Amino acid sequence: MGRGKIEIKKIENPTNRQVTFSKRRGGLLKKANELAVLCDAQVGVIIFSSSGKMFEYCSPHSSMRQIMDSYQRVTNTHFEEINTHQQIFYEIARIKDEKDKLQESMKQYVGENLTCLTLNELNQLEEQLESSVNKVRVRKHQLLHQQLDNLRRKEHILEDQNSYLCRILSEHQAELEHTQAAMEHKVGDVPMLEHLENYYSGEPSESLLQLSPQTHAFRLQPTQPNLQEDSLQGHNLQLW
Amino acid sequence: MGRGKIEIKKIENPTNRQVTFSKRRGGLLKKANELAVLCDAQVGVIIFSSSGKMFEYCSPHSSMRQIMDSYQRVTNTHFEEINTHQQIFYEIARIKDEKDKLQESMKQYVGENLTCLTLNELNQLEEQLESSVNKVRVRKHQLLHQQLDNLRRKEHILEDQNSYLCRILSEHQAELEHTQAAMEHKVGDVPMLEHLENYYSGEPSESLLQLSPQTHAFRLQPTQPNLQEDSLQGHNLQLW
DNA sequence: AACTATTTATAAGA
DNA sequence: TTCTTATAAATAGTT
Repeated sequence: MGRGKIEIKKIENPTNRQVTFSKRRGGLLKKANELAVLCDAQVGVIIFSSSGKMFEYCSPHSSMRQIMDSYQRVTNTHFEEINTHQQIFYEIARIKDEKDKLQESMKQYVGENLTCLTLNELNQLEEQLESSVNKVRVRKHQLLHQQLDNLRRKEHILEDQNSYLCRILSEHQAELEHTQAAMEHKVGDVPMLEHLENYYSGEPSESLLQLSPQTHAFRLQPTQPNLQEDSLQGHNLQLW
Repeated sequence: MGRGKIEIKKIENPTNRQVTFSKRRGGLLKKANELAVLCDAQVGVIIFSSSGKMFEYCSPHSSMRQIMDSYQRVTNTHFEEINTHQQIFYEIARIKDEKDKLQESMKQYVGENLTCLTLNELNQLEEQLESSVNKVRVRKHQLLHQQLDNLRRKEHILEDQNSYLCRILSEHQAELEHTQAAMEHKVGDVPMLEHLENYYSGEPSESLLQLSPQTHAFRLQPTQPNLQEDSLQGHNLQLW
């Protein structure tokens, strides 16, 4: 149909190809419509040009969506998806059920919903709760003992430091008195406090550095990370 | 194109329509293929006849699935599905998370995983567990008292019945002695046990029926369905 | 985009 | 359904 017959194979001339695409596309869509109308059929046509532009036809009283769904139903392509959906919903139901059971027994662990339990079950529950309380108490005692130990160590360190400072102090005092006696009123009195301040601001001695309370406070219990009560602020202990 | 021109509207003659459908369907698919080959386009055609039979064409090197997916991508029809999927997965994650949290606190309620709790949290937990134990004990006592009450009532009923039987028995005995005295050795002795057996196998009196222990056992506590310890056998109390 | 010679599709009939 | 054939419709190449 044209000035000459053409072979059905890709038109190499791009301009020519584009023109032919335009003409034949219109023809195809027109014929699709004629088929749909004349024969009361559902027809869906989707065309992507080589440049990616999309064209479509869909018979009256249908939608492309509907036609595609019908297609998938016929070709079973859809079944996989339906199966996947069913699996997902089953999975949701399963987890929800597990959660509900947990919530149920959780309620019993806080002493609610006990009327549906038998005497045996109540005894079991009581036993379990007592064992839990005991474990909690053991842990509490552990923690308290650790804190006690820490305080004792700190106390010890502070005492050491204290006695060290007292020794230094008395040495200075002695030195001062000695100097005062030797100088015999030549210089004004030097208060002992200044000596102490100089001692702190100057280069500290090796022994004092090791004993300083700041240094030790963070090294006492490297294996016990949870001595501070609010160390888990972000953990949000949700009980039910 | 044909022996005469036709109007594009539904062909009313079914045979005619079927023939035209067959011819034009072939034509449409042929033209779809020509377009795809000549112009290097992706073409998908789906046809459902009015009787529901399906026909399709898909350009070479493509698949109908792929063309439909491209179509959905272009028309955004797919986005809804993707959204729904995302919502579902989010929902699963949410429930799973909730379940995990429940499991976590459940562990703490049975005395595990306590090391991550602070002293304050341990105290709270201890308090909660003690309150739970108390509630369980209250419920236990309730149950025990109910069972005690039941037993007392049964005891009472049995005592009543017992005394009734004794009275009947002594009446029979008296009657027997009276008869024996009147008959003066005319008949052989009749053991009193036979009288009792007759009493049970015969039509029972109205008053005895009401007092029978079997009748009452199921009526004593209509508002307490769980007096039997194994009444919840199928309930499967899952604790964690 | 319009024209037109020619091919192709197909309506009606067999 | 398929074949035939007259004719309508589509379109390749041209302007």
